[in-house]
Amino acid sequence: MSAAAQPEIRITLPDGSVRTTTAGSTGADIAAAIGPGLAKAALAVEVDGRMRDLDWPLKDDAKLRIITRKDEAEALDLIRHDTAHLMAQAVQELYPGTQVTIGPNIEDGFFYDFVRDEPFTSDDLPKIEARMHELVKANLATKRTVWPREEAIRHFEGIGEKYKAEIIRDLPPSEDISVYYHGNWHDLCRGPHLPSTGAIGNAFKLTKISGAYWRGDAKNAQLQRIYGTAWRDEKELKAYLTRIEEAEKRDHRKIGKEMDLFHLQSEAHGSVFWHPNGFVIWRALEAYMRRRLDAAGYNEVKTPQVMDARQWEQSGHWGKYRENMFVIPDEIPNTEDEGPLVSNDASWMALKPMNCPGHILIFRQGIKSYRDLPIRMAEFGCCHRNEPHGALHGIMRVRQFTQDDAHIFCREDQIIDEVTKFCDLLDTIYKDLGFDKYAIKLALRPEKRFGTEEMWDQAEGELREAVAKTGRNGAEWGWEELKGEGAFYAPKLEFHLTDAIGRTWQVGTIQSDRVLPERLDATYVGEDGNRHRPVMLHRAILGTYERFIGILIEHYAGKFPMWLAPVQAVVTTIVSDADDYAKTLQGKLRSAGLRADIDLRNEKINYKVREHSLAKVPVMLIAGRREAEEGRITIRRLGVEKQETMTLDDAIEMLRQEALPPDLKAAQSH
RNA sequence: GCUGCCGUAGCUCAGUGGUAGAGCACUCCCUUGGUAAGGGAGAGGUCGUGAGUUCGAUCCUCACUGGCAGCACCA
Repeated sequence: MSAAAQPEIRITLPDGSVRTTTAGSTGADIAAAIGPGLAKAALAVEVDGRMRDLDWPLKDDAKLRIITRKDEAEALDLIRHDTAHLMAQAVQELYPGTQVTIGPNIEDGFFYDFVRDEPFTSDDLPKIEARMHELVKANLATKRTVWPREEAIRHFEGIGEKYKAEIIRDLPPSEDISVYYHGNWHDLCRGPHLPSTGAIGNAFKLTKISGAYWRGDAKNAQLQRIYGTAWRDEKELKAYLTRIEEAEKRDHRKIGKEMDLFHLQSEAHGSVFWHPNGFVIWRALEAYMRRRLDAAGYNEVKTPQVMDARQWEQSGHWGKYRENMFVIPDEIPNTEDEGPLVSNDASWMALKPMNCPGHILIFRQGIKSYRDLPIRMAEFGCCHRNEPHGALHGIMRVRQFTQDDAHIFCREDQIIDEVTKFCDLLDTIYKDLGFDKYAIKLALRPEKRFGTEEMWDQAEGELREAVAKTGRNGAEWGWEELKGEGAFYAPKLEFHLTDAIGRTWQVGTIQSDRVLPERLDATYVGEDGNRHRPVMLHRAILGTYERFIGILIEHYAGKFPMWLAPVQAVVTTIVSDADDYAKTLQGKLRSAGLRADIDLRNEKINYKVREHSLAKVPVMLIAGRREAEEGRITIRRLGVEKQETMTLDDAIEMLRQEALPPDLKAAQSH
């Protein structure tokens, strides 16, 4: 068919200008018509809002946007996806017989999952990278082909790519089966792709190797995943690698050791040994939370650590959660001679994995009236969960932890109000603790669950509605609904914070539960004189002290605000003549409620300043001969070279004010 | 739990088939110095645990255990 036979079409560019061309023209043609610079820079096109290859034939009138490296989001998407393919090509060329599966983009990069008998090791990464650079240099052109479905399946099965064949089978019938070529190598892919391997550039790096289950299901085969990062140019790549390096310095495990906050050891693996410095943070945070909860109408309780299995059977934990519980035989002989450790007819107890059943048992004591509701029952409850060993991570994921837990027993008509109140309380607490940004998710009914579909519909709807009321269900809040991720008794609102290297952690949560009140028979007397079921809102703001403090450490990189700092001030001498003066000052600071250390070591001031700076002490109070004579003190703040000299009383009062927790500071200013 | 890597002094890390080394920290001595490392000396480790190969294992093999990354699971 000659070009002349093609009808004319009108292409509208982003600036509103219209170009007339013949049907069958490509984005590349349009770019070339605009100018040679653009033709060279063009990576792909957006046709009526959909990303397409540069050589995608335009058949009808369309809105067209030419994508170049300047379009950051699109360019990075294209580059990363192409780099993933490039890696797959390199891997298949270097390790024949390796099957490819899927290779999507992720934040800052991409991965590709492979199937190969022999595992990849970190030694393979430089080899693969080198091959990738060669392929970039070869500048292989990209070619898109569309295959009939059955032929594609036969083809991929024929070459041993059974995962690709499976992917094709699962594609909706409306979808084209497109196969992309880079030279002789080809891969099933929806596209679009850059016009050639040369367009990818060399700003990429393979970062790590790991196992990953096919389709994310542990029942399936485990594949080998290779992760990489890719950027528009070397400068961006370098900036990214530096960013990661800096972030790793904030790791709470590293800082925890450096600042002597806590340690972990195998004899108690998954449980934290809090050192004095670390436990100071805990206590300050706990005291703060206790004041906030008191003010918000909560009542604190304490419930048993160990309860009989009968109780866990009734709550449902025995059936749905037992693999995560530490179960204890009721009777254990002292020695082997007296019988086996666990006898066949042993009766069982378990350490609590959650506080909820205990709270219901308190609720059930006595008769509750509708007038008593809502009852907000709080507990800093220490729970144990036997987590999969591979899941443990510093103090962020442990087997013994303390939640800032509470259960709100309320009537149906109080749910929305209580949930929105909770969201507001959580928001102010996060802000006090330095977090203006957090993500909110709604975790929907899981496979393993109690209760009727209607119950779940209602519970999910309530949480959805309450968040909508607070206006925090937008993209800027990372709002999404997660299928199948709720607890066995209730859907969850999840509140997530991000750690130093970008991993997100769930901290806060609120769950709307009708299952446990039913199973454990909680009732109140309504206005009508009949018994009714209360709804139970399980909720936590910090989540657990362990995880939250871990996040705080990373968030502040160990440089805590005064009220949380393990050591708030250190009095340091320049000459030993000032020792007595320094001791007096330390005493006064301590009397004023400040956590003040003293450093009288026979070292130069430079050395001491360096040490306390590295120890991240927010304030150094420096006493030399001059200060001792004048009754003054020189203050040097962490990371600030400029110093300030003032009287002792002024200094103590100033620091006392600075060290107030945020809620008390706010109360004082009113 | 799964895949891969790792486990040497309090910390950070070298190293070797013939029973170990650095820097920092620690102890002592000299130094009293005005804002990110003053000098010297000393002490400190059955090389994660157990078994195997070997004349001989911290090093090689296997198992166990813990750590790291990711997956799966989750606050």
